[in-house]
Amino acid sequence: MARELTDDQKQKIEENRKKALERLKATKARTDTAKPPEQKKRLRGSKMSTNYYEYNLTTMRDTKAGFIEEDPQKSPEKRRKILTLDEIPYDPSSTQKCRECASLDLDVAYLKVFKVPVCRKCIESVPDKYSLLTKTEAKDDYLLTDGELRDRERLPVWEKPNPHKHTWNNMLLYLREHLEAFAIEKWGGLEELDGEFARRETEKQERKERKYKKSVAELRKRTRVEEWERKRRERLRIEQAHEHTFEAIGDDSCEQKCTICGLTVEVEEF
Amino acid sequence: MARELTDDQKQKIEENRKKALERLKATKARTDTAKPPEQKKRLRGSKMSTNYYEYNLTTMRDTKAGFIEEDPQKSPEKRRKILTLDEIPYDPSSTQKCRECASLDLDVAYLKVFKVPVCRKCIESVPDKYSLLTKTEAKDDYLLTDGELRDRERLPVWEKPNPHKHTWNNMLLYLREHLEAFAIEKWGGLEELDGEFARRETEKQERKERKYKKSVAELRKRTRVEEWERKRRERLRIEQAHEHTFEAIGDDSCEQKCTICGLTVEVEEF
DNA sequence: GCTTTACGGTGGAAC
DNA sequence: GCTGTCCGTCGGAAC
Ligand SMILES: [Zn+2]
Ligand SMILES: [Zn+2]
Repeated sequence: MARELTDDQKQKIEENRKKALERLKATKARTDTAKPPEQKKRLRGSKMSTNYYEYNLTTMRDTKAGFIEEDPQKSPEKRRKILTLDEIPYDPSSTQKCRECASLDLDVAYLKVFKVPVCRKCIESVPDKYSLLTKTEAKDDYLLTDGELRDRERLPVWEKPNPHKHTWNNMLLYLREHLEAFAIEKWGGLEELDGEFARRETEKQERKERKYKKSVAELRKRTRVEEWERKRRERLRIEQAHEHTFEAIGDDSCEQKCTICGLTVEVEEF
Repeated sequence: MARELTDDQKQKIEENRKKALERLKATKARTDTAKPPEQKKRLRGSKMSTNYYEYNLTTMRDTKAGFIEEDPQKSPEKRRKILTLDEIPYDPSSTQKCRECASLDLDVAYLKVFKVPVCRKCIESVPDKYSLLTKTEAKDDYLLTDGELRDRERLPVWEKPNPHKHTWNNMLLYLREHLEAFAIEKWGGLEELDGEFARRETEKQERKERKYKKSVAELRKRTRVEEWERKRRERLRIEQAHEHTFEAIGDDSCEQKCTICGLTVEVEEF
């Protein structure tokens, strides 16, 4: 037993070590060169489309879209204030260019919320980097936790009204590029992430199987008990709750047998 | 698959139904008569002693012992204020008697915190009702959740400095009588509670076994792979990285065999 | 036999 | 392909 726990521990420690190393490496790589991230297709479930964005365009007016940033005043508890998209300052006369095609017609939301200068056309043509994922998708696809998804520094969030009902909790949108970078640091690479994903899938499957087997066994057991009870009751009914109706066995015999319970008695003839 | 989930659902619903019924019954029973709760021994792990109390007596002076009660001012969020034991008001000239032995010398802490008039002697002689359990013990023994343990109305708490280190989080003490009543309502009875306890124990055991088996299998697999790798390397070494050292097979033979890799060649003698 | 928190998994509600 | 919260389990930290 102690050995299992130790194995677990070792694994955790190794993971963390790997994590730290990868973090350094990844950070360096990204800041040194602007080389694109791995282009390997990640279509586990989340779409590569920009549906969420489209949705926003139609409801831009009454949306409470915004993101969270540090409050200027340095109070002991780090106060955060939600700014609407319009309240986020930016310089419209900037000569910044799209990082993909060098266009000057940048997408304002991406620039303001995600700090990524990119044009609408490139957002749609490079979903591997610029598609948006909801928080739930982010958790499912990249196996990030709530705590990690709360890191607004590295994972800026575009809050939008819930598409199901606007009174519900805001929908939280993340940029795929950010999630992928984070996940690579966390898991040590996309391959390791896929491994963990597979591990959990098989575990889920095994859990299901066990549950199913158990329920079948339970049902069978119950059925058997009920059958046994039924038989017992029937036996009792026959043996106790009737008047014997004797009939002679054969013609010459002095024996009689009850037609219900089979009780056989000798008849003394006087 | 859908069947399993439904079974689970049914079970939950049944539990809740039972819960509601039991709640009514239990509440009535307790308010109508002062009959003692089930005296069945519950010594799963927590002691029946009053150790925690003893501890308190020696450190009463600098303890921040207290309990939480509603703030008089009705603000929208229910403000709560922690009162120290001395700050809790009570009437020392009260003629209230010990509910067990009718003594007038009541335990002040029990009266103030738990609202139970009982004397020190009876606290020690009836641990089934008056022994104290830490929060962790309460969870372990009565299978209550954090949320339930937060119900200060039904489960008053006596906070005391942590016995391990006074700078750590306060120790939270509950009265066994309260916990037991709550657990009976929650689970539908002490028997059902024991059933659930047993269920979890076996589950834990099964989990452990599975984990162990898995780790053994993993180890075995790894060992096998390593062994295979070792052999392969050895084979390669032998077949590639050596000069053949031929020796004649038998005396008259014109065949020769390498002493390292076993390669056999015919030797043409001129 | 000290407590809080974090995590993974899950249904149900509706911020 | 919506989000919070809760539950059970667990190991580590130190309120
Ligand atoms: Zn572009
Ligand atoms: Zn008494």
